[in-house]
Amino acid sequence: MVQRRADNISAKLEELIFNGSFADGDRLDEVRLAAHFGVSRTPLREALQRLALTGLIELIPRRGAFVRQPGAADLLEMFELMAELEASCGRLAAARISDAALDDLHVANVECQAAIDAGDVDRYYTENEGFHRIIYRHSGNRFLEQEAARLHDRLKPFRRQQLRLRGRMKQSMAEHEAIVAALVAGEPLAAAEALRTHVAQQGGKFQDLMAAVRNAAE
Amino acid sequence: MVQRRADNISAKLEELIFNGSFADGDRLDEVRLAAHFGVSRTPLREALQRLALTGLIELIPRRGAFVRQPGAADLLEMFELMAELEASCGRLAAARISDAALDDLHVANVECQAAIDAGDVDRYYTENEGFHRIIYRHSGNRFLEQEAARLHDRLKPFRRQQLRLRGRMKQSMAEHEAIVAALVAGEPLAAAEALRTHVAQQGGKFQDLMAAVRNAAE
DNA sequence: AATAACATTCTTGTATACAAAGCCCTTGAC
DNA sequence: GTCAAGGGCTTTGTATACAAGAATGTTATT
Repeated sequence: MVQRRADNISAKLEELIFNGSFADGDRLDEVRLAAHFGVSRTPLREALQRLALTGLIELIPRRGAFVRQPGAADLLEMFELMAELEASCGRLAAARISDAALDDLHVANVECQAAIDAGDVDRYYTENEGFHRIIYRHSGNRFLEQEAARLHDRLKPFRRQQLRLRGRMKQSMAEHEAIVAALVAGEPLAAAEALRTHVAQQGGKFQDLMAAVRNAAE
Repeated sequence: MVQRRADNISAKLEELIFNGSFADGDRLDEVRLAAHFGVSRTPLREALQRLALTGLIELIPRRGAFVRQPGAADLLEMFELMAELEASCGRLAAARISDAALDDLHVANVECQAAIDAGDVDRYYTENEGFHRIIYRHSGNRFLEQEAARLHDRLKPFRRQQLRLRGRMKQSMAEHEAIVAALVAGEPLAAAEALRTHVAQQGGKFQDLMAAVRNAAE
């Protein structure tokens, strides 16, 4: 059942780029990478095409593929867009979310609190991600959900670093409570604002963000 | 200087799909298309990879590429997302737009009015697109600008049909005035709301939208 | 006559071969 | 000594060849 190697390759390459295995501007050698993955250049090139479209790499004709790590300005803009998308999710979800999903949010928050008590950053990160994905899902708009999830993934390494900052987990937790409260009340504006500020927190502090960039690059 | 045929091909294929040259579910035969464009399967496949990522076609392993024309529910969701993105653009632009750009918006509106007076739908469409792109640009967020422009392009054929509806151009025009007023006043909430309702108008009327779908498919 | 199994054919996925454009190093001229 | 031009070397872009899975049609059996 060996099929669609390009899928695996693009996923693995994406992971490598996210991990900071490549620095900004690094050229991706097709033959070297093909050898590394044990395939020919054909599926590898197809994978590169896809990564280029998501902006992870830049494909310069006759020159090659160059990785594009986001700089400070890029990250600020990406977090700002993330805040807008999540605000939209909240706005729409306020009118559309089901009681069952609200319960799920509550459960996710309890898990988050447990992770904080245990001082487990990774676990908090996972639960936090689940919390947000529930809201994306219940925006009732699959395109919005998809865009939000994609950007969320893209910002993953930087967000993770942010959580390690002193007191951030606890503050994040309090914001979660406010978000759920707005959704339970069914107030679109309040939900949008709560989510916007929650996400904006992560991209807002320039100094912290820069530290996260450096750490993510290792 | 013949290079990157995949670029041209994906652009042309995209145009063909937008034009409604293919029905939903049609399979894109690689060899036939390759022959049609006068290239081999290799660059054509790279083009297909890219179209698959934007959702225009679905790539089923070992089965082929199938065009995915948006259905009624898809269009409603896409217009809703468009409304959210434009609202975000307006919200951010309210604080960031320059006086020069506000002048440009005013000029665009004058042109729109001229197009209405002349009864020229195509011209109105072009000027209207310019109007919106100015706002995308002055959101001050290139990622948001890019997303908005991309979705705008995707919805182009459906939006165009909408303009032919009775009185829509005039109403659209009035909404433009309200948008500019909010931006001039520098009121983020008002600008966001004005843009949201303006765009939502286009996707809001289910019956009209369905007619647009049929017409766009020709 | 209907159905299932098999074979043929068609199509996709991958590898390899070839062509052309860019890069780098050498060499020559000033 | 420096700079420019030219050639080879590398690498990308494309075509073609090959392998394997899916679709289809045929035949045999019940």
